[in-house]
Amino acid sequence: MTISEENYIKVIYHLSLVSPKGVNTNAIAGMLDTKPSSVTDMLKKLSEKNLVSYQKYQGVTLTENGLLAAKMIVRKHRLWEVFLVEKLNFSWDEVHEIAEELEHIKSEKLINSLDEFLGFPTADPHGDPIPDKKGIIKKIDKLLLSEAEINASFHCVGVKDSSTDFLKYLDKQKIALGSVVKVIDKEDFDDTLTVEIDGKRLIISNKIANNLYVQ
Amino acid sequence: MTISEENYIKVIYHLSLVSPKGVNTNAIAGMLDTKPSSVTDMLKKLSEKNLVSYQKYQGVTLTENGLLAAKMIVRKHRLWEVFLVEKLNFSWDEVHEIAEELEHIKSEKLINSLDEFLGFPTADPHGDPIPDKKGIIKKIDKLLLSEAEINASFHCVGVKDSSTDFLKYLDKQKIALGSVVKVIDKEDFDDTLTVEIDGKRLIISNKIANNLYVQ
DNA sequence: TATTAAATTTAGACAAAACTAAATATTTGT
DNA sequence: ACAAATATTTAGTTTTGTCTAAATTTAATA
Repeated sequence: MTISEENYIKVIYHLSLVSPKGVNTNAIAGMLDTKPSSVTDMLKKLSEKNLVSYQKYQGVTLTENGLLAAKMIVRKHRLWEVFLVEKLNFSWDEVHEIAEELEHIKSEKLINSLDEFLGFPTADPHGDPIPDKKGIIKKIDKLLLSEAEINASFHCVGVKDSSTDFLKYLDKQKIALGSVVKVIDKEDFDDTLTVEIDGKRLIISNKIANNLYVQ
Repeated sequence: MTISEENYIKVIYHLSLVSPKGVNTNAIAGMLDTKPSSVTDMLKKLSEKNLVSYQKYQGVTLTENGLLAAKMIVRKHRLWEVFLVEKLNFSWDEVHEIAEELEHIKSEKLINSLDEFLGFPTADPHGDPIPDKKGIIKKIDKLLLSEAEINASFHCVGVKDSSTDFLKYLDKQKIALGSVVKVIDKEDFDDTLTVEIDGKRLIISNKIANNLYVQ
């Protein structure tokens, strides 16, 4: 697979999680910052290679082959992110771009050795699960902070939005994976939450609460 | 720079060490497993970008920019090799191919962090020097075992040929970087050497001695 | 030095992956 | 159900890096 093909497969995988019935051409184009017509071309090629099943105008889904390939790319991406944060002291908002390149390095032995070197981590620095060498994903039992009940206590296990802006906000508020969060109060009018994070009172918007996973 | 451009620059760099007056089109084609006409095309492009100075039929040399770029690629290649051997327990004959891919990962912060993580190594697993972040190469004062005098004692510091076959031979004979070598005798007829390596007697051909650096 | 051999470049073509513009399907709203 | 809006595909180009075949330049040799 070329790097370009891998990127398509990966994007189709991520979009499939939201629309399992079939992924739109336009959605793919949006994610890859390319034009729909280019996507159509590539879908034909991926279909030839039995990585996706594609019928024109009907959207696209991954085949078994494509799904496994996608999971391996995600595995690589997330393991490299762990490496960058744990071993090279990168912060969690710096790792995505570099991992976008590293995820295309081919050697299977490399990625399995890296996995072992890192102690077989199950989640990346944003809390997203890491597929194992067979592609099996242990899914974490989590909920959005916005769905949490008042007075319940949790700890942060991941973010839904991993944009730099959001991650930097969390850093500023000293919210990290593992932080203990207790929901003190919820404002009915706009769903603003009053929370206690690692013992400190904080008021956070619904948008924030909607992008933070707790357990 | 594209990956292809980087590969050309790297190859021109390595060939320059042997022919500093100018590198042949055919030699480049040979190293990159491509055709001379393709090389000519690329040389024009690299010349446009001020990475090489090129006059047709006269061979090519790296400009200052090109030289620095080449050293940075070599730096990345060799640091990744150290990582693979030291941290992921690869053997020295397995690392080259993977490093060929890793050397194209772009982030400067990444490579400098990796350098630090590895303890600022000065040589890769084959004994080749690693340029520092400014491109400065501390050259090792070494000689070929074939040039060593009888009865002198050395230790192995590198290999000239780092092909899989040669490295596997060295493994089989338990010769590694750091091994202590004493030249016992040299056969005048064919320059075969009798040596003592880490205390063990061994007879080695001139071809072997010609590819092993000692100090 | 004249001729042959080798190295190099030019010219023209191709595949991959993208693009634009136009055509065609599908979906939506009335 | 039909027109309008949206989504998707087709057709035809472009760029990058490659190729082959032919032409040209440099080097070698007799």
